[in-house]
Amino acid sequence: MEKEKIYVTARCPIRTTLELIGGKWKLIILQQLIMNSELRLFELKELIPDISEKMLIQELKTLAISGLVHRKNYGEVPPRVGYRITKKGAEAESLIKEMVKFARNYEEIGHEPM
Amino acid sequence: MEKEKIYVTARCPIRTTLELIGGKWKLIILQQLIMNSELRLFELKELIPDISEKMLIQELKTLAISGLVHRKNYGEVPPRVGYRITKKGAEAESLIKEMVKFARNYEEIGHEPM
DNA sequence: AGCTGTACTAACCTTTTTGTAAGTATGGAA
DNA sequence: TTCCATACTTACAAAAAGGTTAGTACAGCT
Repeated sequence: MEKEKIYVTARCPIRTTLELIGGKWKLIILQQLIMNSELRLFELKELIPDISEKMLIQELKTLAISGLVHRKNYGEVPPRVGYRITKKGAEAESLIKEMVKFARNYEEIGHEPM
Repeated sequence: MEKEKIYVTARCPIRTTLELIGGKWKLIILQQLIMNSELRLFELKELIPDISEKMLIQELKTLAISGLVHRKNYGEVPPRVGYRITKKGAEAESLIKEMVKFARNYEEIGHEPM
């Protein structure tokens, strides 16, 4: 899937986290799964109307491979698949809280330079 | 610089934060400035050897416009410019800490699914 | 036989992000 | 006069991310 690459700089935890939850959608998906115990694909689509189906599936797959999300296939027809947050994924909750805090604080204090 | 866009979904704090500090380099730059009181461009280049000069300057400019970083031009020749973290930028410290915590936790507990 | 609902794939394209390489400006030192 | 150091700019190219559209599979219902 990914070619062998050589990284010059040492593995840095910020980079690691960025790779796990970076991008436009992963944190939003994780947030929904943190708040909702189990969600099906179409439920996520409703909760995040802007996301394209491809992106949603693609990100869920990545998150599942990373172990942040658990995918349960009920083996029914029509297909039924449930997504849940894992323990590791649930660790993103405090991160999300900090991000929300950061945004609120940013908007609160105006735009004075210093 | 940016065309007028209409966003369908309501402003979400995760999105706001992502816009402020998202991308490959911004958090890394902020981290260095949090740790170092004042840094010149070439010092940042040494501390973050992987980054290209263009990216470094570009991201510093964006961060300065956002008010997360303060740029001080000493008006000397050869040019001397110092970069400092602002109050608003310093708020990223706890966010960075959470990211580090997230990465460490992720690596600690293995890759078991649930 | 054809339609339904759900989760997903695949091919293709556009936009955004990141990178490379070369050039600019400045006043003082050699 | 030429070179130096530093902080940029600019034009271009490559890579990554994101988006659109049209499929596939399947068992049951009609």
